[in-house]
Amino acid sequence: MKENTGKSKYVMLGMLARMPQTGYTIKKWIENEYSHFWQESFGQIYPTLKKLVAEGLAVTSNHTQNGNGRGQIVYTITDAGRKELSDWLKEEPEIEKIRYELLLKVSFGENTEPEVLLGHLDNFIRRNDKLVKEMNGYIELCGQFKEQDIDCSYSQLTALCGAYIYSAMRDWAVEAKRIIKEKEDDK
Amino acid sequence: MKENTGKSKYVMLGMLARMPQTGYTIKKWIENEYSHFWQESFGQIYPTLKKLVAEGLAVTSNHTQNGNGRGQIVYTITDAGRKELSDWLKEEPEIEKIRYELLLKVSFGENTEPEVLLGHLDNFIRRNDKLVKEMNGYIELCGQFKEQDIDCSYSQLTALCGAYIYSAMRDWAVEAKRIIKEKEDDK
DNA sequence: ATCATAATATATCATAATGATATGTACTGT
DNA sequence: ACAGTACATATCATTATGATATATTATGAT
Repeated sequence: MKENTGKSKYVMLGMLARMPQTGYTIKKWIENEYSHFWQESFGQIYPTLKKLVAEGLAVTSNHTQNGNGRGQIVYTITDAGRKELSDWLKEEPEIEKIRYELLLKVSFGENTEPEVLLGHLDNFIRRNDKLVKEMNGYIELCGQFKEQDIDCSYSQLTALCGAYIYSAMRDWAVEAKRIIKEKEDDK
Repeated sequence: MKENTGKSKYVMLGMLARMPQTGYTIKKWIENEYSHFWQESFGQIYPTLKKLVAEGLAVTSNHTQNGNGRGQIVYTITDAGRKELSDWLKEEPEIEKIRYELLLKVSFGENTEPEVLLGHLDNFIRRNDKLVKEMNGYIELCGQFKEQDIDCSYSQLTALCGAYIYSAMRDWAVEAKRIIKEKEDDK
């Protein structure tokens, strides 16, 4: 089997479905609001955007030199693009594959001192704690918008998922520290 | 900056630190016990193993044709390899980057019917439920080994992390379903 | 006023990682 | 006898990342 552009194509379509924008703003948007479950690099974004145009899924309205930077290319989704996006949304999502370097290091723990792992876990707890707070802040913000009849329910749902994951990771790390310390005391 | 072979190198070293083995058994091991936080493909494993030998971090003891398949190459870690692994374990783990296709689809939810999302969430709940059970089974197994003085504490810790994550994901999905339905009823 | 640097914006490339496919032997069940 | 699976290595096209190059404008510091 072939015919698989990867998911980047659909991410671009999803972004353009919200509003016409440039590759740069798509990148910023993903960095700011998607980073806990998705990321895209410029090396994917720009070629994918060009492919979208070649396939008739988006069109460009070239706003050369409107003040910002060195001239921007604004992409707008077409009806065919919306159809393509909608079709993809119906497909069963692939099973996610994750790479947690911390877990890898924990699993190789016998090859280092427990203090090394405890240090990594401390940093991990701090980071996840901060992320939980960020997510909760974002969820609250969405709630406020909702009162003003601005709907961001789906963004709120993904933020809620972030809050769940980061909490779980923090709780696990706290428990992991306890178990490692207990094991040390036994010796 | 350059000089970054990626993490595969250290995964191979960590695997070989346990026992001398072939690329194939490394792959199987990662699939069976690491899949919830790491994965490697043959396209990475075999070339990386060769690099390890070139760098003096592993040696091969060529057991050509000992009965299994078409002849195997057994890799054994060297002292230099153990040093390299130990040094890497001390380094601060990189921030993980994750791609949850389901979350992406939820965040683009406005472009499809709520039923589509609810269906995806149902499958997601089922899958995560199964995984939680798998993890708990594995944790229990480790506990039994411990009574026989076989230490698999670190594997147990990573399985515990899996249990935490998968539970969190399941709980989130249940809550997400509730929120989406509630929103539908409001209309 | 000048100067550094941050932000906006596009583009490309080497490296890394995946997924698929090819090749081949040996064991297991029907 | 034959199909299917497990063992085992290898390669390649596609996909993704991270770094770097280029260029303009806005902003803050001296």
